[in-house]
This record gives sequence, C-alpha cells and structure tokens, in this order.
Amino acid sequence: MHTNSAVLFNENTSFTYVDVIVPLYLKNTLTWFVPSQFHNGIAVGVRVEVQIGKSRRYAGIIKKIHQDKPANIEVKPILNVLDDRPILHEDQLKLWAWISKYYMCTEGEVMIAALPSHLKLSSETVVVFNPDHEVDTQTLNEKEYLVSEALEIRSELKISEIQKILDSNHVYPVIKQLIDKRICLVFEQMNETYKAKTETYIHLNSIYHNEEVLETLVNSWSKAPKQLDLLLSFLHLQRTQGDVLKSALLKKANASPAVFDGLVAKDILKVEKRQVDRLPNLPKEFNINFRLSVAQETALMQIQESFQQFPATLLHGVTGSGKTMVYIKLLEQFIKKGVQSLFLLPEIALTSQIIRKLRDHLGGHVAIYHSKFNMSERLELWHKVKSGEVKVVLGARSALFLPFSKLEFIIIDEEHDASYKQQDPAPRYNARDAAIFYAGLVNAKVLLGSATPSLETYYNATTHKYGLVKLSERFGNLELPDITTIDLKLEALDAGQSQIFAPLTIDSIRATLDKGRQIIIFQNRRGYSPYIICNTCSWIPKCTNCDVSLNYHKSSNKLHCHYCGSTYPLYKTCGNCGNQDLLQKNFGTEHIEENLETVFPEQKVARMDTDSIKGKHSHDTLIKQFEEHKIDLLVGTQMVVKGLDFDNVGAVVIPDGDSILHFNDFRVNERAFQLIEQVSGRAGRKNEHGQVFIQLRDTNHPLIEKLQKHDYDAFYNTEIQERQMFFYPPFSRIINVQSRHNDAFASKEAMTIFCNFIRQQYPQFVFGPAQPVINKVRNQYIFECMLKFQKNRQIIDGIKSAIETAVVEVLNHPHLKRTIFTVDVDPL
DNA sequence: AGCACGCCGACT
DNA sequence: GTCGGCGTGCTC
Repeated sequence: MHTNSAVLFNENTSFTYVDVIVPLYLKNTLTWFVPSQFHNGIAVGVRVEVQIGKSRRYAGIIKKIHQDKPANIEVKPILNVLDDRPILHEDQLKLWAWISKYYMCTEGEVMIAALPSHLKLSSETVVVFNPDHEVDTQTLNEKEYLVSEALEIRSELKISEIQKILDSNHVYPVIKQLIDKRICLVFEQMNETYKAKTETYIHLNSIYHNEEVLETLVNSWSKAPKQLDLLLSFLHLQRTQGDVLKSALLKKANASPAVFDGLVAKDILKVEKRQVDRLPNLPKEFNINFRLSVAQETALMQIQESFQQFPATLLHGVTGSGKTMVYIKLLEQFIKKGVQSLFLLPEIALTSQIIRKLRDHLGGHVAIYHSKFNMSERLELWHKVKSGEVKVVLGARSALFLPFSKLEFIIIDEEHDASYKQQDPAPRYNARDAAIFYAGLVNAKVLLGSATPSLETYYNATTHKYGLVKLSERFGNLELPDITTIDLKLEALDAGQSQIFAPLTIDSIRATLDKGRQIIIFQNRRGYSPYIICNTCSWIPKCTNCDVSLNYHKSSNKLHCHYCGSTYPLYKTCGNCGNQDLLQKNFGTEHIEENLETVFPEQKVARMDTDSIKGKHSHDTLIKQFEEHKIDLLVGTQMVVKGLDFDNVGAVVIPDGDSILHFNDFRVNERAFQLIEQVSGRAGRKNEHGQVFIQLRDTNHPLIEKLQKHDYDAFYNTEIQERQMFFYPPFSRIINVQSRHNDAFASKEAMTIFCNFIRQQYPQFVFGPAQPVINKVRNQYIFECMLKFQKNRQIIDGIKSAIETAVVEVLNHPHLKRTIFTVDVDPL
C-alpha cells in the first residue's frame, strides 16, 4: 500500500516539466522534463541543452516551469543546464511573446533575432575516422572513397565540410554507408564559440628582482645579443610603464617572437595570460560643456512634464534644432539617477557623428551595439547590460533585445525611419513599436524624435495619446534653408556641358563654392532608373493597377511597372495634353558624379551611396574628409541624409525633384516630404542660412509650397484628408500578405483563394487585394495583397486568426501545398 | 533547420 | 524487384 501511493505520488507531482524556446521555426513550444539532478538549477530564462529529433541538440531558453505532462507523447529529458542564472529577464520573454503574436511569427524566430549567436548554441554532427579499421577501398563507391580519403588525412570532418567535398547536400546516405562499413563514427558536438579575449603580459622571473642578481646576469651575458637587447628593452618598458604587454614589447624592440621564446626558455621572462574586455573601457565621467538655448531648455522642461502624463512623447524638432543636445541632457539625468537608457537609431553604422557626440559628453557610460559588432563583443555587452554596468546603450533595432535590468528611458531618434522595420527574415518587427510596447511593460518613458514624424506618430501626438513637444527654432536662431525651385520646363538643361544641370543651377553651385561652402547633391537613385515625363505638362505615365510611375526598359523598349510587372507600350504622345514632347529621365548618382567632374574640374567631387561605400570604415572616412573640407561636392543617395550634421554646407541641390515627388511607393507624399525636408536640413548650420535648389518640371506639385514654408502641419493635414478620400481609414493597420510559389499561376491562385476567404469574414474592413503585385524573386513568383482596417485590438486578433485559417485553407489544395505565405503587420 | 519516411522512376 | 531521387511532415 505504501509502495503504491509512493509511486502514484511520484508520477503525479514530482516530475517537473519545462517549456523551452528553441531557435527553430516551431509553431508550438515543446516540453522537456527535468531530471531530479537539475531541479535546483532551473529557472525561467536559463538556457538548457535539449535534444530535438533523433540526434540534434540545441541550447533553448526556459519559458515556463510546470507540472503538466504533455498528453500522448514521450517526453525527453533536458540534457544539461547551461547557465547558473537566467541570461535574460522575464520581461524580455514577454516582449518576445508579444512580437511573435503581433508580427505573426514563432518565438523561436524572435529568439534567433534577439540573442547574440554565442548564446544560441547548437550541435553539429562531427564525423571521425575510425583508426582501428583497415579501409578496403575495393568496397567503396566513388563518393564514399572521397570522404574516407579526406577523413584519413583530417581525421575529423563536419557535415558542412563533407557537403563541400561531395559538392552536394545529400551526404547522409554516404555517411550512413561509411558507418556501416565501420570506417567512421559520428557524434554530436555542442560548439561553445565564445572565447574570452586574453592578452599576454610579461614578467621578470622573481629571482632577478634582486638588483645584484640581475646585474650579474646582464654583465655576464655572452651569447645571443638579440636576446640581451630584448631583455634590456623589457626592463626599460617595465620601469617606465609598469605592466608590459608582449605585443607592445616585440613591437618596441622590433624583435621576433623566436628571440622572445629564447628568453622564456631560459626562464628569465615569464608569461601571463590575462582576460581582457573587448569593449573599450572609457572613464565614466560627464563632460557637459555646452549650454542649451532657451528654446531647447523649454523643450527639455516640456518633455519632463510630458513624461509625467504620457507613456510616450514626440519631440518634433526641425533639423538643426539640436535635438541631440536635449537627448544628452536627459540621458545625463537618467544616468545620475542610476538607471539605464536605450538610444535607438535607424542605422547606427551610418551615424558615427552621434556616437562621437554621446561619447564626448557622456564618456564611458555609453555603449554601442549594432550589427557590425562581432559576436564576442555583443556577448560581452550583453553581460554588461544585464549587470547594470552599462547605463546607456546606443544601438540599432536589435539593441531592444538586450537584457536591461532597470530600463527607464528609451529614445527613438528619427522615429519615421523605415529601417526600424525588419523586412526580410521573420520576425518582421518594427523596433519603434516594439520599444513602445516594451516601455509600457517595464514602465519606461519613451521619447520619439524627428523633424518629419511619421503620420501615425503625429496623429497619436495630436490626439493626445502621446505627448507633443515642438522645437521649431534652429539652434543659434538660424533660419531654415530657402528652397528655390528651378523650373526645367523654362530652363533648358545645359546642352553643352551638362545633361543634368540647368545653367542657373550651375551658377548657383558656383556662387556657393566661391563663398567657400560645400555642396551636397542629392539623387535618390543609384545607377539608372529612368521614368518618363511630359515636358509640357509634367504628366508621368503610371500603372493603371498600381498607380506608380512606369519605368522605361531599354531592352524591351516598353514601359514596365515594377510593382505588378505589367508592361505598356512606349507612349509617343502625352496621355494628358497630347503633346509629343515626352522626356526620358535617365541619371543616377554615378552619372552625376561624372558630370560634375567635367563641369567643375578644379573641385573635389565624391560620391556616397551603397555602391561606393563598401567596408566598415569607408563611410566614416568619407564623412571625415567632407568635414575637413577635403571634398567640395558630395553626391549621394538617402545615405547623405542619415544622422549627418555638417557645418559648412552652403547648399543642397536636388537635380531631379520629380523623381522624389512621384515616388514608386504608395505612400508617395509622406516619403517625398520627409526626404526633401530631411535633405534640405543639411544646408546651412553654423553659417548663414542655407540654400536648397530643386530642379523639376512639376513645379505646381502641392508639396512644394509646404516644403518651402517648412510647414509640416499643413502637409500633415492635407495628407490626412487625402487618405480619407482614398479610403485609408486614418491610423489603421495594414497586414501585408505575400504568397510565393515557383509557379506564377499557383501563386496567384493561392492569393485569390486567400483573399476571397478573408473577404467572406471581413467584408467591411478589407479593401484588398489593393495592390496586385507580381514579382519574380529567385525563381519564385510573389503576389501581395494588403488588408487595411481600423486599428482595434479585437479586429486585429480576429483578422489574424482569419489569416491563419485562410492560409490553412489554401494549403489544403493539393496543387497549392507548396505556397509560402509571409505576413507582415504595419501601421498605416 | 535537419532528418526520416514514403512515393515513384530507372536499372540490375 | 531494388536503389535512390526528392517531396512532405514532425520535432517534446
């Protein structure tokens, strides 16, 4: 009787199970049981080693600890506990869960994006040569022979290496044969990839610490003069600097490692390996050596008041208003309070100027985190953030996932920037929106900053969901730049020298250069991306399905829609006024650079776009050269806009304004206004106020007037009205659904079935497919539809579950089984 | 993402 | 009749 009840007790209550997130695409979290020896070691947020499938092992994160045995499956045990304390906080896991739900991906996919890869261990199958077995080459086929040959030489191979040897992904059958023939063995190896960085320090053997003994040694030195030289340089270094680094010594003495090894072999010098930080350890001091202007001071106070009232506050500050200075003051306050802050930037690799400013003023309190960092550096920062040592993290979107212990302040600079949204691999999350959610979770304050806020943020601010603080005055009372249009319908392009600039533009450039000022030429296209415009009435041919401008393709001599792929014959006459004066616009940054070099041969011209910026530092170098006025004319794409403040730019030239005003994007005006306003802001800083020259034909475009007045509110108001006219319910959500399939017809059919299914359930909210898109990407045809609806949590949840059902519905058709759906949620 | 299983065509 | 190519589905 006792035995029975003991068994029952054990089976019912003493088994502990853990739900573990593994870095895989899994719809449901899987459960493992915890053997008794690990009971004390587990906690939510601790990594455990688990087996998944036949042999593969992963480091997963414990999400939940419970006693519920999963029904109908045999539960495997966890193999190991990898951490003695959680590597992240439960709030982080809540953020992961929210992201996976809101952006419709799995938590495993969030984990892949969130953890530095050194924390995401997985096993790799390693094939080892069996030395006890004679290879009988007779019994092997060609592939088996190749592998066994390689094994005999290398004795150990990874699966990926075998794939390379055989030039095929199908290597398992071969390995299986080799195992059967007892030529090799396999095992799973967990790869711990992080290695602490060490530096080698050198000490003198302690017996020579006695001066006399040392003197005797040096004086009685007979052979090996190089070793003596090295020893003497060592003694000198030690006396002047204290601890001596091996690398420093060898460099200073210009000696080879062999000479050094000789001294070590004689036991004169001793080697010590010391662990060091990869991250620079700057002194933790402030250097607030500036004073805020009255306007900035007021803004700062308003922000602090707003923080009492709102979870998030928008700082709408014109370019050059010195938002960064306000940020620094706020960060200083939070650092002094002893809490952590996060400073998000769209593409941090491109914004070394802000990094420099923060480092200058806040010193070692600031750490930087972005994708160009290597994984070891990221892991070290991870731990420093968790321990609370680092107070401010300046980072790109992935910095949001760092394990902050007491985060109270998040700055999202340039909040309108599209690169906050991760596009390609899931999770397709917007770091701005996720950060606002996360701030709510941990009770942190959010400051959104922009000169050209996104419409949805501005809407939230004007409807008092967020606080709103304006900084509408440039620092030092500078005026905003004058925007001058140069009407290309009146000003013929300079036919002799330049196909790109009108003589008037060239004169303006020359005048600016003569004043010793630099110039930025902004063209939003690399290479060649032409479109067509009527020289008389500035009509631009657009796709009837998609309402985006058509691109001329020389190869087919037709007009192509880059959205839906449909083609149109080349127009001979204008579809609006009937004139035959249609112009092909045809230049990108390269062309402009070349052209400027001929027009201004004495000036230094440089180009900044993704083609000309290759390495990690070439961008920095270019900016430095420009700052030091080694470059007079800088031609660039959007890249020149991002986070750059130059003091000596007299003018900005936009040679092809029409291409911006008629963007290939359905949110045409929003992007156009933002771009032109942002790029205009680069003109005129410390010096007299700047000039902007826009060459264009469509001079009556309604945005121009608003841009000239820098009137964001006017732009915003008309944009809202327009959206209502086009049935975009203002401030709703869009869900973008892509179907892809190797077969264009199947992809299209899948999308049609999908859309019909959604329409049945949500006829009132869904206006789709709004943009029938067919793209051919890597042999896969993609169709897209956009679901737009009023923002409302219940509706969003309902639509998402309808989407899931619709996807299942589509995949039930045998010929559509191989359709891949991707879903993407965004504010509109 | 791996890895197994199972269906179908090519070949002893 | 078997081998192996590849598509399909599951992983606690």
